[in-house]
Amino acid sequence: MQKYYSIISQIANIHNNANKLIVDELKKYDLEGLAPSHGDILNLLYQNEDGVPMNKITSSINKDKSTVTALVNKLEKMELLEKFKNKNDSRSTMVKLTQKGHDTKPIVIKISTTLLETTYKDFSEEEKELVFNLLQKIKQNFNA
Amino acid sequence: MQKYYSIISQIANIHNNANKLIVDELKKYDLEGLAPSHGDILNLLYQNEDGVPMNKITSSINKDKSTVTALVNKLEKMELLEKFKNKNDSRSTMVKLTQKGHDTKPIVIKISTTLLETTYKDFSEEEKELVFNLLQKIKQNFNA
DNA sequence: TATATTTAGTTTGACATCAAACTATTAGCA
DNA sequence: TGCTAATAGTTTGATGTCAAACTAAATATA
Repeated sequence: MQKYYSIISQIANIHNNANKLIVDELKKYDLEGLAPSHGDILNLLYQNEDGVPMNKITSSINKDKSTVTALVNKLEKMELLEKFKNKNDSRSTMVKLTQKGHDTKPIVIKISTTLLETTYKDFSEEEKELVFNLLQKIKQNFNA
Repeated sequence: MQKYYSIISQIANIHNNANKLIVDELKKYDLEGLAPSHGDILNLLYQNEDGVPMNKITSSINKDKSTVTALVNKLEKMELLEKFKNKNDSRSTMVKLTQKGHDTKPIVIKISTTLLETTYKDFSEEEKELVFNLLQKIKQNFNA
């Protein structure tokens, strides 16, 4: 029996707890019902004021395109974003924030900060770099 | 902007890829339709030949009890395990493997090995210990 | 240019998952 | 002993997620 065999269980646990933290914080700041993936989409849109095509969202948040359809539809129903047609390619649906969507920016940024602070509590810069680089190596091991 | 801010995204990515690997391998070895959580339940049952109560499964695999009901029912329908009543406490439902369930043991163990080998590819023992301990620290940061 | 292929999104169906409400049984306490 | 609280599971409803099938439009190829 190897000594460090439960690493995937550790990773699953951290992932789950991070997601719980995000959902709880979103609820606390009046964004009840949103999931981490919705936050990922909002984050992407903050950085692209002119709008982003659906397929860009799909590749950015690493979810199936049908999942993105559902996520975006929910954000649209909550009036945080709106869809519009791409003039140059009528296959393409674009997405951009509404004013209400923009207003979530400080909240989502704050949650990201809280998440990072929780993760790296009592970590030195050296330790942050170490764990980051070792995780990067693991990540690449799965894509080889 | 901090330097190692995308660590949660790394962790999510590794978790997702690990789960994909597990599901793909299960399918390859004729256990199509099973999810990682089903594997967790099987692993627990290999170590408890006389049976395990539902609530033990719930605490072991870290899922909601209603989720465990569904997972166990699926394994029961696939005839990999069977339920029986606890004589001493008629609230309690016990679960144990069938012969067919036992027969999955070498497969599931093999998949666990493959998963670990993939994760730790090109890792020294020191690196394994390092990343394991740093993840343990992160895990505890979320439970404080 | 006409047909085939690729690309963009949506729809549909299935499933793991959770939370809340519910039933049944046991344990605790006054 | 008898009521209250805790525990064990199930059911129900909602949701994120994926894969497969589908439509529509653009691109590539012959």
